[in-house]
Amino acid sequence: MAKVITARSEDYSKWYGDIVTNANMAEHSAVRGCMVIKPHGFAIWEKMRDQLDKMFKDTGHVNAYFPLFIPKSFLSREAEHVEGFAKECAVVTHHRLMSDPNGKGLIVDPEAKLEEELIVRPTSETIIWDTYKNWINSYRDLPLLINQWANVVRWEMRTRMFLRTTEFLWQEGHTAHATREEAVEEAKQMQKVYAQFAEEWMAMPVIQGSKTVNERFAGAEETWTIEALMQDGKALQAGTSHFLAQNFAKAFDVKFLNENNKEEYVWATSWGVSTRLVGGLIMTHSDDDGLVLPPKLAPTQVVIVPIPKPKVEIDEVAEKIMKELRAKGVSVKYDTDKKKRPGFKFAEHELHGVPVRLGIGMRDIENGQVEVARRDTKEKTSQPLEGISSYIVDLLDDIQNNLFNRAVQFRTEHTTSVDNFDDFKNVLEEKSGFISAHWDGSTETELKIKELTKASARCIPNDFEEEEGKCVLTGKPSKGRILFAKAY
RNA sequence: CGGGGUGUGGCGCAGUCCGGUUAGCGCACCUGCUUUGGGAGCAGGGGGCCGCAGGUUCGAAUCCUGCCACCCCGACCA
Repeated sequence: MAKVITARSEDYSKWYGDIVTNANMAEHSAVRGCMVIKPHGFAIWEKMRDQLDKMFKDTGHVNAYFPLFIPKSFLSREAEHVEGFAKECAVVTHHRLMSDPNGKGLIVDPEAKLEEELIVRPTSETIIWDTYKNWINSYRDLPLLINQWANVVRWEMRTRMFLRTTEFLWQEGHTAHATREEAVEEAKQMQKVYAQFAEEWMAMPVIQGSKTVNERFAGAEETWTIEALMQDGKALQAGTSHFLAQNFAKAFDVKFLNENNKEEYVWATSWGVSTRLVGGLIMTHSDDDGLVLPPKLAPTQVVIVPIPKPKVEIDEVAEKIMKELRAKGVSVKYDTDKKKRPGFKFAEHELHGVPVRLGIGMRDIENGQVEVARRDTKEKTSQPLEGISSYIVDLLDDIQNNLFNRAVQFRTEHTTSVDNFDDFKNVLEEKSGFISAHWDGSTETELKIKELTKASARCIPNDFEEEEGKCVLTGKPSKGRILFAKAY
């Protein structure tokens, strides 16, 4: 069999689709815009979810679950929020089907029309704040730190597996606080949690920053974001954390009595990451041979391939290695399939992104060695059997670090400061990536830049430095550089 | 919703223009033998309402009409 993956240089978009399908991550379903997440893809999402869940709990949050359906009227309570989501909602209008009196099949029973339509949640602020109203009476009830793992539906025009699907899996944190300062701190904290997860677990470097007014979440006073750079030079918004001020508290009348027995509106945050992260993971590390996974998120970290096939002597060595590795917390599989030849298995495990592959044949056993192949660099070496498990533990660490450093280097090479609009356009055209440029701060200019170049304002970096300059488009005074890029 | 395209075994396609045996091919799948240190070879085998519904015709994957679905490019978005 030849290559099954389209080369990135040939067609990046096709490459991405090939990775997703051929690495058994997901496939298109019978439902428009919705994917089936297959076991391998789901296993990666599970690893992400477990780690994030732990990090949320370590920062004091608890999980709960709110309904899939939201009464239509709830959505209109917060003006900007409805504006942002109304155009992409799935709506439930009836609750019953009947057989078609004129023929075969089923029709919607017109008698079963709902008095109030239900929206399939595109996000849960409204239903949650309507609930919080009953949960919060006193400052003693605050802060309320709740997270939900859920599916949501946004009826997008165009979809791409993991990056933008009609239904997607995510978590949404919704917290309530007594003061503005505390809520702002919470939102910033969660941005840091996301950044830490992205960098330490996904080995995906991110820029932490805040969104421009135009790019802000519908209903937020401030949106913090983590922005990653994909291999094709496009940015991916990988996670957002919003300071919602008292907007939802006012819309849903959520007040509390403070220590002085005075009524106040509650301050809110919400924050989320989704299965989109899986797409980001793919586009950060993978190559033309298939998926490349950071060891910390790889469902199987080490695979052992018997050469040419299982045999008592090889089995014994493999069992011993597996036992040692498992004792060290490494997930390992022994590929005992007798029908596939070694070469096929090598290619297959590379396609699936297994970080380390061990090859063991009689030749190796005689020499007291195993063949160690790392997925990130595709290097192969022979290592002594003695002490192999410690070697692998170190190697997994090394791979994790190497992937991160490689991605950082790519991002550094693809981040360009420009001082005029021609350079701005040229850089976008020729090498793409992040562009650091002065901007006059107006939404009008931001939109104009987007219209002219398709690059959007990604964020105002948290480490924004004051620097006198001129807006790259209008020449008006600017107080510092922000990041632009074409984005997913 | 605008522009373009495609619907043929699980997947990828040929055949359609110009109607005519039993609808082919590659991959995958099943069986057997030989292989096995980078995607094995040979032999045999299973699997199709040709997107759906009408129509034209002695005869339709092929021509006509209508519908549906999906993909790509735009506007929207995590």
